Amino acid sequence: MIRSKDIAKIAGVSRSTVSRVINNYPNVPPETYKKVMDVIKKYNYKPNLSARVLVGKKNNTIGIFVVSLTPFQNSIFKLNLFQNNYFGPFVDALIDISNSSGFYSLVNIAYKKEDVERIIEIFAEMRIDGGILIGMDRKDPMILEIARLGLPFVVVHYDENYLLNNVENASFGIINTLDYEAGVEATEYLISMGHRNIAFLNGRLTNYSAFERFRGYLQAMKNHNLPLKKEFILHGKYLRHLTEIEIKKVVESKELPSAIICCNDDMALITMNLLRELKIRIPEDISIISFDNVPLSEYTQPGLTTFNMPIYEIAEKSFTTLQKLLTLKKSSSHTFFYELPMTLVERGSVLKIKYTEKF
Amino acid sequence: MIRSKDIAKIAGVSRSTVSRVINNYPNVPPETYKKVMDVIKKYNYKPNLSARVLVGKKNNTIGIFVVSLTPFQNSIFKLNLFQNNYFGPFVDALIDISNSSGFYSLVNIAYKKEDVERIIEIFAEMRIDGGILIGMDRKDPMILEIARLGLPFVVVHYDENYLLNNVENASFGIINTLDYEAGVEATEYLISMGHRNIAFLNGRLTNYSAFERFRGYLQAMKNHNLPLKKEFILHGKYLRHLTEIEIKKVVESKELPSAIICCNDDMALITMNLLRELKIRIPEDISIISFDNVPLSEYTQPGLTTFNMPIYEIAEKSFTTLQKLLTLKKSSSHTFFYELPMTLVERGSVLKIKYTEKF
DNA sequence: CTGAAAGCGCTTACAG
DNA sequence: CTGAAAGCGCTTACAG
Repeated sequence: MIRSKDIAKIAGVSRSTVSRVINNYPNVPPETYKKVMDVIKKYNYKPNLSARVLVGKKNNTIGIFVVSLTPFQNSIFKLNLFQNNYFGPFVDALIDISNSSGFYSLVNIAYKKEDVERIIEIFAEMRIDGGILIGMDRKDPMILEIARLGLPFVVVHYDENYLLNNVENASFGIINTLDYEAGVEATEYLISMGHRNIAFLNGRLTNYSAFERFRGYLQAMKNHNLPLKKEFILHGKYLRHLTEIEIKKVVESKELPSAIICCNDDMALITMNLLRELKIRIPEDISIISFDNVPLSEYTQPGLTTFNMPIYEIAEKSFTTLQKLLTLKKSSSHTFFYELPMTLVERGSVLKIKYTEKF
Repeated sequence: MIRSKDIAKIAGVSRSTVSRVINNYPNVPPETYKKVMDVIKKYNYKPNLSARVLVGKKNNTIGIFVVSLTPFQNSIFKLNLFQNNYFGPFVDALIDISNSSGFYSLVNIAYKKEDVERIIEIFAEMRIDGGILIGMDRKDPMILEIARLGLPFVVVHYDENYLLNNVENASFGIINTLDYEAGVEATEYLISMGHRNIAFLNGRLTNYSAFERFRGYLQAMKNHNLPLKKEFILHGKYLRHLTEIEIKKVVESKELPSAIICCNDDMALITMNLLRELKIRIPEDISIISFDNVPLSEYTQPGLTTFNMPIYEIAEKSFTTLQKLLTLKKSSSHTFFYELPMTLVERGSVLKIKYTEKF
């Protein structure tokens, strides 16, 4: 393989000059530039990346990291990312966006605790200029370790205060969606449709969205002076079997809620299937509202009313934020924080009912 | 950031010894190993990747390259990979597989001719140890350029003879599916169902699968002494508008085929929609058979009878082949060639009919 | 405008 | 078993 030394010899200049041409430095007269460039073209010479990075040049590579430690079990699929409604499209979008901006993308998925160590290694080994992380707990301490490594990063769905308070001298961005607001809005939407007995099926509360959505529900119930019934707070934890257990429990109890807020579409879909089996009609007997707007939610009977998760926009914002971080000088630290709205997609799973109680 | 020099000093050994520990060389006594390793652990030292690669160590990174030059236009989607039924899952599967085998994955998508140059650069810059390529024409000369660079690679859906004849001193693998055989089988299946007037809607014939499937059709028609009617050879080129034009043309002509073989599901889906609009019933008036088995094909009315494209298996075979290439000594060149079967998925789009002509 | 020299952080014969 | 030295392929002050 041809090296800069060879190019220099053939072009009759020094390696320094070859380097100046490669890096497009201004202090090269046109004739010299052309002379060298012709040789480079002719021999199809590409500077060795490792050598360049070693002397401090940019890698032009961003890391895309997905942490998917508690997969939603689904025996049909061999893989998580492969058929995941959220991580899959997110990664694909990010690859598309970064490639079209001239960046290379190193993608890594962590399915087990040990895999997380590899993500940290990628930062430490300087394989990348910076990284985008998605899927960890809202206060996952892994981020703190990464922050210590000094490379800029963007984290999606993470507790901003925790990060701001625990990290200093780091450049990073946080991209969240307005899950709390969506939680409030979901609850108030049901109330406006006449519902008062509203159950909430929780996801894993260590997860940012799950935590915020539930917080929104609690606040909205409080604001409207609606009592919080312990039996109506369900714990599905994003798991199929727990979802089924919890739903069965509430169905068999003396009082049926008129509506259930499911913390995500996956659990909502399972809930709908189970209710159908139990001969409980949706939305006549129970209304369902949920979050994420996965593709399937459009095709259920009835269609699932849900809040849209703007996956593509999150990917876009993550990338532009990282790019901004990359261009800012390394000497000082910068933080950016964005929140993206989630909008209601009304389909058929919520029924307008008459008040059955006085207030 | 801490370097091997620092570790050496703290541990009271030379850099050579630190290097021996890092690389797990046998000639290090346990006490020395422990002494050094303790320091490494304590300071969380990670050797700089670029420096290691520069002296000839492996990158531990494979490239995953998708060439998607003629996207199937679909204005709903902002992206290609993002919602592509074939490349998206393929890339996701490959990331999953390579990550779980301890490899990093650099993913790059080429949408334009210029992007292809970047893929070649990635090889030339030695960002990767080897690469897997998918989506180019069956004789895309780009592969020849890559082969010249000397890194091992695996190419999916490519003309094996062209590659074998034009490349020497290179290590590579070719993974194909048995598209020719599927083309034959599709035709013979229709024949066994009583069809004689069989049209074929072509994709882009520069594409491996498109070429092979059509070749299979031609051969099967010949084997069964069925006449090839020019009006029944349609040219959709994987494009929506051409597909619609061609289908309209055949529908408006004097003679209707009793069955159409569509070169892929995307075109089959468009065909089915169009025929429905034209009040032509499937399968009563026209039977449809196709290739790929995209997720949607299960949900159409009637379900689409199609040959399954084993995406996950292709990804798996591609990776294991590349891995094999990587472990073989670089001095000699090796080639591997695999063909994966496509199996018929019978759904409702093909009708069994009575012979309407004598033979 | 240009070249010689030093240096980036590793590994690897080589010598002992 | 271990260290000193050379070298991987670049870039970057420095000097002219």
